Amino acid sequence: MGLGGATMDERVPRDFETLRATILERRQSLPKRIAQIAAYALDNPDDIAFGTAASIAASAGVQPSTLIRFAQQLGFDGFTSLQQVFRERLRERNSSYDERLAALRAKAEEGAGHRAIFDGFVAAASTSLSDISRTLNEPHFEEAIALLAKAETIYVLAKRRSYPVASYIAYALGKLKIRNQLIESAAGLNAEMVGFATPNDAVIAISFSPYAPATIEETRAISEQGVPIVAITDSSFSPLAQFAKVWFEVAEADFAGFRSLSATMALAMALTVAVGEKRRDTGRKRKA
Amino acid sequence: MGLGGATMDERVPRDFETLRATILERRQSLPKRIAQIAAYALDNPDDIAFGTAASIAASAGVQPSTLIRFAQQLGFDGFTSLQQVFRERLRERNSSYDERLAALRAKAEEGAGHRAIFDGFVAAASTSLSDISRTLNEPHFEEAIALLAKAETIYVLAKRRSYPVASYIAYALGKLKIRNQLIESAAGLNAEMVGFATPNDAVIAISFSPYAPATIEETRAISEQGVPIVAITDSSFSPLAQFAKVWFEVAEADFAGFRSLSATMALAMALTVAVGEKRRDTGRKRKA
DNA sequence: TATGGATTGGAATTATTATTTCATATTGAC
DNA sequence: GTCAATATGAAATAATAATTCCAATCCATA
Repeated sequence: MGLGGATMDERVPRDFETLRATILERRQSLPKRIAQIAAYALDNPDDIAFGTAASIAASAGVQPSTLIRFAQQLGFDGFTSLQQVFRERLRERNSSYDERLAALRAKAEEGAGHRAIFDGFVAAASTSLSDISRTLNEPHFEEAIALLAKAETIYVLAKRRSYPVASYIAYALGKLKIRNQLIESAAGLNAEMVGFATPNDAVIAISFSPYAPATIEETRAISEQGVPIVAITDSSFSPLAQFAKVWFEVAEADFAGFRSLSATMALAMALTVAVGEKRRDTGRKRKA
Repeated sequence: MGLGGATMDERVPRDFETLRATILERRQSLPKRIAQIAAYALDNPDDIAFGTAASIAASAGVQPSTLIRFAQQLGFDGFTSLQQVFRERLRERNSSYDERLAALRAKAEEGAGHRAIFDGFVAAASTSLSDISRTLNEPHFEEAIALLAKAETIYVLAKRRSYPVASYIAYALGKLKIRNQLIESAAGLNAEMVGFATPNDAVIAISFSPYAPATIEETRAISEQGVPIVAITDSSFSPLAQFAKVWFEVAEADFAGFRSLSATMALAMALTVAVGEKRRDTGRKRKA
């Protein structure tokens, strides 16, 4: 009968690599038109992922029905399920880290030892880093540097989970001899501190969902004084974004309820050092 | 008329970045459900690329018709053409990812400006992470967890560049409802704070070369009171090591004179969460 | 609180797309 | 060269999905 290789015991390839291997293996024994579309599929996997049966068939120079027969020969029950494999491939390209992380999370939850927890945090950090290095908006980055480099005083504003980043920024700015003011919580003098800022200064504000109300409030207040703000936050919908002159969206993976700070840290340090460098350059030029 | 912004002169965004910018720009003025799907779209672009109108609408918690209205507000004539933009993005991303990465590397190596600084920090963080996940001493890790889990109060001790880590530990411990005391500098009350610690408590001390004298001094003092110490430091010759019951050697790469904290952070968070978990387990057993 | 306009939910409709079917062509064995 | 088995093309059909429409609801404004 015409179903070709779709016998019972045969495993249907569910990931792209297996599928690819299967196709290459059988290539010799495939009928002409089927082979034609097999070649096309391996050469243009993206087209298979997104096209319709008709459009793909046309591009490959065969009939839609042939495309379906091809899928069936491989053990799928139709074009649609074959297409899934090609789509999955595109997704995974971007999310292999995410999957690993998900696996680790599951492992940690079922109580698989403490090492799993550690691995989870390492994976969350790695994911966040590779993500930010892919998505960093360079024009924004340059703009932020320029903005901060000409500030008289840089105010650093963050609470709670973002606070460690702020404290490191403040430390680094101090080391680089850049005047700065860390606005922490506690003391209750924040309103006064914020009041001193002028449009000649600048702010780095950091906040992630759920956004600490104090951070938002202070950012709003300071932006109303005309002080330019660079925000580091986690979503385009963050309340910080609307107050900021420049803002960065940093997608930190979290693990066990705690956010990795690696990406934010890397960005914060890069900003800080770049500002230091830009100031040195400018200083040199002025003297010359 | 119901077409919303779909007036003649308006440009339909054809690439993802423009689309994204458009959405962000209008987000204030969008009706609730439309805004809901707008947020979903930016957060889950892959789902938009692959899903059907019905499946996406369900995931985002709206009706399919809302999804279409969303597309129309943006100037598309329907969901299908909106989806094209999301698909295009995936194609491009995948095809050019390797090239882009190679370009970035080249650029970073020839010292091209500020992006290179950023890449440097990311690289330092990644290196540190892969390093620590290779070299973590598991028996020490377990021992440290056991030691901290039975402490009444956990004191967290770090200054200067290590302080951000300490503050995150304190934050996390607080979240996990584990009694802790962060020993910062400034106030000058450290000696008194340290004086309260007993052998039933425990200390996490963090310090890297050049070791802050205050950290060393306080660690010494507290160890003389018989309080067990877990140290995170950078070398076997660290002065912290001699006072500690358990210590970890973390080799953080540095860049431009600033140490990456990623590996230390990951270790610190893993310790914290593992301690929290161990306590929950122990508590449960006691009750049973 | 009443009123008009905008927004939303849900079903009905239309369109698109996958799949099936069947007639025809091709291939290989005898 | 004939026959049977397999492969292919093209159109019909079935399934699925997008879109539209209308009633219900929400919201701002008078």
